[in-house]
Amino acid sequence: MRPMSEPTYFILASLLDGPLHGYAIIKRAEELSGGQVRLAVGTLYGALDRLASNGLIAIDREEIVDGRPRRYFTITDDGADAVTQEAKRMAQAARIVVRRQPGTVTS
Amino acid sequence: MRPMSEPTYFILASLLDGPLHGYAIIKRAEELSGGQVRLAVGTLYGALDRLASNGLIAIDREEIVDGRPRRYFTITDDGADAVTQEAKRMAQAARIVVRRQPGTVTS
DNA sequence: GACGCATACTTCGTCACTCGATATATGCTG
DNA sequence: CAGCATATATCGAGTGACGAAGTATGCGTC
Repeated sequence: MRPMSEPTYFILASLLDGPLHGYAIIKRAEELSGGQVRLAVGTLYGALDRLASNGLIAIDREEIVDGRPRRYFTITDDGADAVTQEAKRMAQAARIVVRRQPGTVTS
Repeated sequence: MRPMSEPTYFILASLLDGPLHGYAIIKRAEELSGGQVRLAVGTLYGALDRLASNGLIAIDREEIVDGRPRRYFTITDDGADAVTQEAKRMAQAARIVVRRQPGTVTS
């Protein structure tokens, strides 16, 4: 499998703590990244369709709030595996450049 | 600045240890990534042009070997800053998913 | 009450980039 | 001499990101 784009990665990462609907994913991604990642709506809904047909996420449930649909998505096992693998790939790639003090405690 | 693609990242990373010509970058990227990253030629030469016009790399020198040109590229200060920043971004993003033991010593 | 903003989803067009394929050319090895 | 590694150039197709505009509701405010 080839590298995952940043939007895709953050969508999956956002869903690791439980199902969310589209707009909430945008907020969660922004929160997780410390305000760095702002998912564009066009990117989000397109990516959501793609990820659902790839089986990395699935529709959890659909609610009607104020007469408008709100669709919740869950990450699948495949999706969770994919983000985890991608996280490892990124950490590995980062290490190639930042190769001193691998144990620098930042958090 | 928005996220860098994997090919771009590895091209810049390959040049951190000194100037290389196109084909050598492909080899170096494959080596650095432990055989994971195989830069396609179409990707490479296109990216090289783009990076040069963005000022992230520059032409170091041109040699003629066996009657054929061999163009060496160097990373610029801007390029080195960009990869370093990108490495940090990736490490940070990876941490969101793999959030235990931030100081795991792997190397 | 009209206006703007946050919420929430859809769709469209454009642009950037990846990548496989094709072309060109040389030297080495089987 | 065929095939592969080396080395670069270019093109066309496909994918995906993203801004914009459209639709719709509820809330606060002037």
